Amino acid sequence: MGKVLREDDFGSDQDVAIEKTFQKGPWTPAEDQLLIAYVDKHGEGNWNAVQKHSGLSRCGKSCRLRWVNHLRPSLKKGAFTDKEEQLVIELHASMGNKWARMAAQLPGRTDNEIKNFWNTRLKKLQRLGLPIYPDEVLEQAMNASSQNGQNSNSLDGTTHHHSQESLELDCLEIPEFDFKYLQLDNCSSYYQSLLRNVPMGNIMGSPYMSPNRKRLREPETDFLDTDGYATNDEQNAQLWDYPQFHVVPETHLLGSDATYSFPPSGPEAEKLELPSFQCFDPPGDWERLLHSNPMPFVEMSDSTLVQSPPLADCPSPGLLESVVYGSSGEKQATNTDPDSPLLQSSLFGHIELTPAATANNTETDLVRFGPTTSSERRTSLESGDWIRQLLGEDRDYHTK
DNA sequence: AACTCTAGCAACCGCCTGTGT
DNA sequence: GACACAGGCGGTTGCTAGAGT
Repeated sequence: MGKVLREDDFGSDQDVAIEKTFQKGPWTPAEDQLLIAYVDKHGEGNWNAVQKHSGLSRCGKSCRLRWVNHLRPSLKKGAFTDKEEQLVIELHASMGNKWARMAAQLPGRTDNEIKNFWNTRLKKLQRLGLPIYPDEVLEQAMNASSQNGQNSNSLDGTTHHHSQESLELDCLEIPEFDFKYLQLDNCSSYYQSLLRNVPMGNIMGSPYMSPNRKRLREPETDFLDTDGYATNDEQNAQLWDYPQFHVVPETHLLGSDATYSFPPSGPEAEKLELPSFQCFDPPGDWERLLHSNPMPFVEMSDSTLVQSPPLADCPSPGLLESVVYGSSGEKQATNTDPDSPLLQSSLFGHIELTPAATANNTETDLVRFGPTTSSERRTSLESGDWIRQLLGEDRDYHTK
């Protein structure tokens, strides 16, 4: 049973001075029944009234969360299917950590479920030294970039040019790359099955392989050699003919608590959240930055643009380096100039950058990503069966 | 068998937005 | 416009089961 706390312990902005106590912690079957009975009778909503009329000693927020995440009849339980996994990857690539929006496209799945799934997956990938997004997703994003650079077709069929305003709105909409044509079966599924089925010891390379153990604990600091480059993991990935991906790595925001390191090291090791891609946001200076120093982006053989943080002064080079150095050999993305704008830009804030954002982010069409208001965020997607348009109406999310 | 560690999951927290007054 | 309130969202934390030592 959870502890009891006062209503004003629930983080409400309001100064609720009610001495009423609420239950906290895991829900009991009896509580679930009370909540189900209440919702059956009164419907969803007005969650604070639940506590008042149902006899539950739970705050409204807790009731809502319990209903939405666990008690709704339409909920789908069990592991994510391959299609669901693919869709989550695609959606995350296009919208970042917008779990609720993703949940809207995954019938029966909750935002919390998707969030947990993604974070778990993220940790796995980070540990394995594998990039977060399949190559195809990024490639599609780049292709979309070349198309969107000329005009921008919104989902309602209208075409508009990139005024600043429209750009800001565009960034809220789903980019027009067509996941329907992604060959994810050859990539993501492989990738996913790898994550699911391959014993950790095998993936981690011979130093950690053991025929007698299903799983070996992997030293999280052994991903990089002394130069900070990927070692066994990446090499083994190549030996195993894993599909190679290119990603924008974590940024190293010096002096920022938004730093992500890969592999995790030091105090940041406990902070593994990696909400899509991150990049620096030198205020108002993106264009100048890119024209003056194109080094942050590295042209790969398949024309995929990847961003490289400066290696100098980076305590732990990112995943990109693991991939770039491991897969392209001599194509080394080095920018060791401590005066590099990118490095200096680390003093500024950052923006979230998904492949979709990258796709829209040409040298001439640089936008600040992220909606300015929540209404923009929400309305930009509410209308849409866009994902069904993109993915095809015949997708069956309920089959396993 | 006891202990340690980790993944997965459920729940909470704080902030934000929309709505009604 | 200011305020109160309800609800939603994303980040974070804590618990538990299972695997490894």
